[in-house]
Amino acid sequence: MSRARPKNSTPDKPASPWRKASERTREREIKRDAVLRTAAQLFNEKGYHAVSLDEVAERLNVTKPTLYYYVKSKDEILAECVRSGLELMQEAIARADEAGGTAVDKLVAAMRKYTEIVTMDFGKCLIRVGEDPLPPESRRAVRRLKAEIDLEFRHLIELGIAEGSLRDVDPKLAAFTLAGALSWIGRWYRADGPLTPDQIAEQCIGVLMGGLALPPPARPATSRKKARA
Amino acid sequence: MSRARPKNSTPDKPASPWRKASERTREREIKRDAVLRTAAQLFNEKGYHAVSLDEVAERLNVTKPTLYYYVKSKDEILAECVRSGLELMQEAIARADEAGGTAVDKLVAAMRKYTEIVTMDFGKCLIRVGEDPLPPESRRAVRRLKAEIDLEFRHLIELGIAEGSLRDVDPKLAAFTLAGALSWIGRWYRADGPLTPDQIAEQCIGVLMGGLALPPPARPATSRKKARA
DNA sequence: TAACGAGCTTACTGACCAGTAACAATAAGC
DNA sequence: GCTTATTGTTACTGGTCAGTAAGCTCGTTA
Repeated sequence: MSRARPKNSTPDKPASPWRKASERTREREIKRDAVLRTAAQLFNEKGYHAVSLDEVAERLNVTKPTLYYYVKSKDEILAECVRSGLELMQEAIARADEAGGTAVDKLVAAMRKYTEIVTMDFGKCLIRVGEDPLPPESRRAVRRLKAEIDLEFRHLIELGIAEGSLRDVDPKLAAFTLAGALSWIGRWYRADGPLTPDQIAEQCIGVLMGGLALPPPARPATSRKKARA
Repeated sequence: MSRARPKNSTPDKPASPWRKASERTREREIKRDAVLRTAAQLFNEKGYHAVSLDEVAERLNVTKPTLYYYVKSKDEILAECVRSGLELMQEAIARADEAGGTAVDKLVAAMRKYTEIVTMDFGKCLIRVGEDPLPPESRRAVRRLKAEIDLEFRHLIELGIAEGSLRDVDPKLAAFTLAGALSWIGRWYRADGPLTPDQIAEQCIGVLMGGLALPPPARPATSRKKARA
């Protein structure tokens, strides 16, 4: 849109108007991002419908119409927040996948990333607010992306079972259980709490991978640093 | 209030006015319950703030002011729904506790009940809507009751560890993980889905108790060393 | 200097909605 | 039959809030 490159700019000037223009659009992006992030924080605190755009604007020290200079509607704000959360999630899981190692390695890495993201603004928004208030079209898109993430987990679990490093559980329900336990963190986690996301992830992953029960004839479960198969 | 017992009713009449009165208050309770349950269903579908009392009324084939004959306010409706959910939960857990058996038995029984309840109207409402939209006073009460339930789980886990039937995990985080995985069911469960709550519970409990990972490469002859210090 | 546009403001509109007032219909009780 | 309580109705109020209109204030460009 504002991509017009002034062809008649004087070439000897070091600080060309083009540079300025790029700086301006950069500024704009930063501000737009601040709008989205602030909104996400408020949505997480009080829920989407309970937050008025006046509140969002107030927290940014501007007035409501200013927000409309950066976004199209309240719906769009939520859709963008959720999309950002999903994007973070997908990229993180893809990276965990690329990192290599056994299926279990990948699964654990993905779980760690998942935990980290659900404690962040957009990730939390994805979990807490959900897709319910979105207009049908965005909602469908979000659901599709969520399903993809679920499938990724499911796939890793299937792989682990095939590898012989995971128990023979139902991959679908196992993926739900896993995603549930980790998503739930986003509901109670507070940045000012006693535990860091890393510490929480470690404990939760320990429970999910090792289980609560002691294997029948008491053998040390060696839940800590255990050698991979 | 309407407790006035007519002392002068004719004793020979089988259907006394007293009976009538009790039937009426019974009818009233049924209707009030229908208001709460219908509201809970709608809250679960669309979220508290997105539901208007006109919608609730419409689904009950009455008009909005009629609802006010049975409840005081929209806030009260939510508070009662959540309270009902919590009550179900507390009673279920108490019963699982009384049933006896080992700590693991009790824990598994409580988890089964928990799963069942989060798939029901009020339980789902407790999970999905949460306490956020409640006025401060009710919110505090709800939080307290939730904390009690959490403590009950934590206590059972501690007991299991002491008994030697559970691994030596952090009871607090383990209880959160457990409650998270099970609560999450209330977010995706649909009554028209392929799985019954029982089946879901079975799978989830299997994962949570047994873990995903296979206990270190199952060797036939294994030393019976005691667990780590 | 004039013209322009980016970024923001104040002041408003229109819709929705929780909650109320006032009244109608039916049945219960004297 | 007359009164009263129960259960509902239609019609309205007041407040909140998403979104818009119109204009103000600069820095940039000509």
